[in-house]
This record gives sequence, C-alpha cells and structure tokens, in this order.
Amino acid sequence: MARPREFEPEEALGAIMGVFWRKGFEGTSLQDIETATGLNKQSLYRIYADKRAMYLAALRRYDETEIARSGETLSAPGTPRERFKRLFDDVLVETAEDGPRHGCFLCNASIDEAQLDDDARSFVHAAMRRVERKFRQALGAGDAYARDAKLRNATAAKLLAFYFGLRVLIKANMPVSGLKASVRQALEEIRAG
Amino acid sequence: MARPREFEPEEALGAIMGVFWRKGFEGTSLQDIETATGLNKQSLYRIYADKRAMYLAALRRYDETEIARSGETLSAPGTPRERFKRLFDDVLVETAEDGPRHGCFLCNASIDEAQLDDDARSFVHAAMRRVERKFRQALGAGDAYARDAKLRNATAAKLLAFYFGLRVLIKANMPVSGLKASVRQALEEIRAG
DNA sequence: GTGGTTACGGACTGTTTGGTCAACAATTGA
DNA sequence: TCAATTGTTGACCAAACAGTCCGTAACCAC
Repeated sequence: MARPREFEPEEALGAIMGVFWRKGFEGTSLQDIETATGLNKQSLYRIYADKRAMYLAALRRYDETEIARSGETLSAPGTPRERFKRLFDDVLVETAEDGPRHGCFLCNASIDEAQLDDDARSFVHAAMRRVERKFRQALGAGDAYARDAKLRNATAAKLLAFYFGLRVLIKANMPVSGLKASVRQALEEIRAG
Repeated sequence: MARPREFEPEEALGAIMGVFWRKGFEGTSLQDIETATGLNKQSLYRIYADKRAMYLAALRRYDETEIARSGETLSAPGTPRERFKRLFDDVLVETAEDGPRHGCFLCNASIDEAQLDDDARSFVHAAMRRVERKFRQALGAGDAYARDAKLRNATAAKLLAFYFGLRVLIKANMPVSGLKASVRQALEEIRAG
C-alpha cells in the first residue's frame, strides 16, 4: 500500500529521551533532537504533534525503562535494607564511571516544571508517587515495617527524599566518599529483619 | 558631574534572582528580566556584561541572602536536633502558603547545569560544600557528633541529601503530610544531646 | 544658563527558535 | 506498468532570542 518507514520509532524515542534527560526541555532544540535521532524534523513531526509531545513521550519511556528497572531492583527478594542497598549501589555506579552525571530525569523534569505543561507536570507527579509506593512495598518486606503502616510510610517518604537528594548531589559533582558514607548511614537506619 | 541612576541596582538584582529562581536560565528571557526589574535592556547591559553574568550575580545574591539565612538558623543555639528542626520547619513553610513552590535555587541551578558555564557550575558546587560545612558545624553542637568526626560527616552528608530531596519533593507538589512525617523521622534519627 | 557627561528608551540586527510546505522518492496493489 | 499512498528532504516562515546603536533627556560643575 505505502512506502515503509526507514527508521525504528522505538529507537528514536530512546535517543529523544537521552537528549531531554541530559539537557532539559528548554535546553534541547529541535536541532539537538534531529542530531540525536539522526532524523529530520519532518519525520519527527510525523510521529509527534510538537516538541512537548516528544518530551512527554520521553518521560513515559523513562518511566517504562529506568523507573521500572529500579522497581524490579526493589522488589527482588531480600530484607528492606538489602533491597535499598541494591538500589543505592546502582545509583552510585554513575559516580564511578567517569561519564556525565545525568541525575534523575524525573527529578530534572520536576525542576523544569515552570515551563512544563500540565500533562507533563502531573505525569512527573504520578511517577514520583509510584516510586514512593515501590519504596513502601520494599519496606513491607521487613516485619517492623509490615506491622506499622505509619512507620513504613514515613520511612518511605524519608528515603524518597534522600534518594532524590542523592541524585542531585551526584549531578552537582559532590565528592563520592561523602555520598557513600551518607548511603551507608541511611541504610543502617533501616530496621533489620 | 553626571546624571544619577534612577533605580537601585541592589533592588533590581533581587528581582533578577527571583525570576531566574522561578524559571531557570534557559527558561528566562531578557524580556522576563526587563518586566521583573522594570528596567530595559540597555540599563541592564550597563550593569552586566551579558545574561550569564546576570545569572551568576543572581546565584551570588541567593547565596548571600537565602543560604546565609539558613546558615544563621543552623548556628543559633540549641541541640543539633533543635537546629535542624528549625531549618526544616522553615522549608516546610513554603508548603503552607499556597504560593508557587520555588524549590532551592542552588538545586535548580545544579540541574540546569548542562547549559551552565564553568563559573556558574563551580559556584553552585562551592555553595553546596559551604552548606555541607554548616551542617557539620550544627551537628558539632552535640556531644556524640563532636566526638566522632566520621559520624558527623556522614550524618551531615545524609541530611544534605535529605534536605535537597525534600525541596525537590516540595516543588513536585508531593503531599505535605508525607513530607512532614519524613521530616519527623529524619529529626528523630539525629542523636540527642 | 552652558558644556560635558551619563542614563534612558525605542528601534534595530543577525541568529535561532519551533513549526510548516511542497517537491521528490519509494513502495504497494492492481 | 501505473496510479495511489506514504516517507523523506531541504527550503521556508514568523516569532522570539540575546545583544547593539543612537538620539534624547536629565543631571552636575561652573
């Protein structure tokens, strides 16, 4: 019937996610997206209505890949402390490899918020709430937290703040030794068993 | 000798700080700055070489006002726990008044980082380190921390991550009740005396 | 007052922005 | 082979961008 597409939209979305993640919404130009995907505007606009739709799709993709991966890390077997140790260790890997420190796309997006539309803003908010719920579930693997919902929720919120703060500090290039020490302490405060 | 200035540069800088704080570097146009200050471009460019110089000046102003105020909050008398309670309560005030949730300008700037020059990046980094030192000093008011430098530094780094994360969560409009509970728990974990 | 000097404000510039258009190329079904 | 349909491409657009220029207004010393 018609000419088939010469590129893979899913691959392109990966590249779009990467560039928005690194440079933010306002900081990314269509030119940047063309370069990152290897496509030109017309092909992009055939798939997405406008730049904001691309950004929203990038957020969704981030949620489906990175956030989902963190969710799996947290839901794999182990005590709460072991689970969060895995999560934090994954984050600290970013500091080891001497590449650019992206930070957390959700976190970055929520700070771009001023120039975001309502759709993106509420998506970010919802995604953060999902992460919080994952944190609660992971804590629920420990007796102390399984018994006490109030303690579980407060601890989840505290760890969520610590988690996002950690990613900001990593992005701001703070010394790794201090960050590792802070993670060690945060983990110790999670009740054993 | 010559015509005197009709505006107060210090006042204008306050307005510049406000707009960059709210909208970020890329998100703020010269037009926005003109509106915020009530000045026109020519008067602005007479004081600052370019937009980046304005941003850097805004960061400095933030450091001299907001960060300095937090420093005073932390260095006023009291146990470490009391001191951090004052700091966190100040932050939570932002959630009560139903205005826009600015977040922390340092935090916002470190995420804008991609499009920042080296001067701004290193200024943000240095300011964060100063905040960290203030945290350490505040902890030093408690015997347990005064005795154990390693514990003090790890706790300071942990509280720093929690603090920045809290500000991100506030900006992302997370429910206040959870944030308050997380603060309560973070404070409880600070050793008494 | 007058001359020298400085501040101000609007008009202007070249570039980049997000987004569109129309011509061309390639593939399919008949 | 030929129409119909779709993908790709580079040219194009108006608006917004950071930054500049210059004529005019206001002030000071004298």
